[in-house]
Amino acid sequence: MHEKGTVPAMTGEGTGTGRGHGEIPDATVSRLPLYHRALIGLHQSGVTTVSSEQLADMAGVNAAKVRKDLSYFGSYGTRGVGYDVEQLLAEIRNDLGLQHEWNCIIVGAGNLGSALLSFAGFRDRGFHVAAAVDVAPDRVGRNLGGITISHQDDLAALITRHDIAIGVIATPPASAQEVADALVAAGVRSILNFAPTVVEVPEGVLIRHVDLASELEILAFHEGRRTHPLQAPTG
Amino acid sequence: MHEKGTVPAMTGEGTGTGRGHGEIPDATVSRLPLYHRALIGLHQSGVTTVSSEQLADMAGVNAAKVRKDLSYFGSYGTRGVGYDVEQLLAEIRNDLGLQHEWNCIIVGAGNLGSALLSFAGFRDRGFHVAAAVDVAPDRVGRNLGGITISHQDDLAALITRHDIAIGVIATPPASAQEVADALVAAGVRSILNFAPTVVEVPEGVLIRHVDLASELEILAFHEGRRTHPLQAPTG
DNA sequence: TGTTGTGAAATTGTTCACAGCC
DNA sequence: GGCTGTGAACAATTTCACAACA
Repeated sequence: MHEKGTVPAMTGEGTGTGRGHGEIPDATVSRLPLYHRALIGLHQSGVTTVSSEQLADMAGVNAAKVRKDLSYFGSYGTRGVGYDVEQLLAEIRNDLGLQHEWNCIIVGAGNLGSALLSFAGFRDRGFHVAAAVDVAPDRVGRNLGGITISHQDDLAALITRHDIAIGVIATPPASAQEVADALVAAGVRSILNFAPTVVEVPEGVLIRHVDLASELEILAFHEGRRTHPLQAPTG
Repeated sequence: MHEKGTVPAMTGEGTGTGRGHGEIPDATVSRLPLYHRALIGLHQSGVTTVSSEQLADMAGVNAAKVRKDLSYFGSYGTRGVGYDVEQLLAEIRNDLGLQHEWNCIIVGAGNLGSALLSFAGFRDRGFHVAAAVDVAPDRVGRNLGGITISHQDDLAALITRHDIAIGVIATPPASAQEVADALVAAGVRSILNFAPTVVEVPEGVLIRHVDLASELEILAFHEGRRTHPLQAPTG
């Protein structure tokens, strides 16, 4: 990282909310998990070196994006060779804050919540589902994926006891806001919401939404445009 | 080689100068489901008129974005008043290609596949899970959410019989590519992939990925960066 | 030779601000 | 007075293209 006299990755402190010192673009952050996933696979296969192009293929992006993204972290590639898989994996794991496991709680043990409880993909990628709660008496006490479902009244106690940092909302939409409020009140500041509704959280709390039906609707939009190219006259 | 861009993309792209006309930006398409969801709620509550600002609040975006997004489809608002909920709902439903239900097939009836089978949110938003398949003998024949699980060998026959347009992959990552190949061979051109791996599809087939662990990793990234409570102000 | 790292250009997306209309 | 619709300004993101260099 010693090219010409210009400052790398921290150029242009623009007006107001400009990209500041050490800020990573959101678009880059959203791709880090793809690189992480690809590198885990390469490492397990015993591959020791990877080029930006190979990594791009495995992540479903293009090589320029890979190089640009990695450059925000200072990157550790070797010109003419590529990246050392083990080193880059360690670097990305570190960038993603995955030096240690994160404990999660799943709120709502219906269909989706139950599936998430047993989902192997979380553990493989550095997350530990430490607890699950529900309000339905017939669900409380059941054991799913090695976790016994507690009553939602115990939410705060469980969060404290298990040092939980991430809350996952898998309730019906009508309860999502109150669940989020309870999570925040108990100290959780990162929430993943699967309920198809907007949830408000205070400043400093990060919430992400996954709406499964929305994904299908986006597919439907494109599907609907195949056979009927245009209905309304344009221009 | 086709990653992002505006909507058509599967037929001739044409003139590369300037911003296209009559093409809907991807960012706009991805927000239509949010407006759709909000309008369904308003309609059910008996609300007849909504302003761009109210709609924006319900969708979790801002008013300028709502107006800009809707303007790509024409002018359906009344200045000084707002939008007619019923009319706008019909318009957006139409834009999303939801004039009729879309039949879907779920491939893989493990934890996630089972949850998707019973997921009420799909039917509420215009999708009908018409079939489900798996390869495990102990899963085939079981009934979940009113659907009897068939063997994966019957994939093509089921797709034809039920006029299925959308395939949902809920298998382990190792099988995702072959499942996608089978779906495409059977005529499916829209795929939603929950397996945490990149899946290649031919030109003209649209695939979207939902990686649950990636969502957690993005939360972890930000969680890991909380050094001091002073956050950069937004806006 | 082959591949990274990165300024600069091109493209895409967001916000502003106000004319036009109810 | 209030709200939409939209061109234009602004911002973010992607892609290009090539020097640097192991």
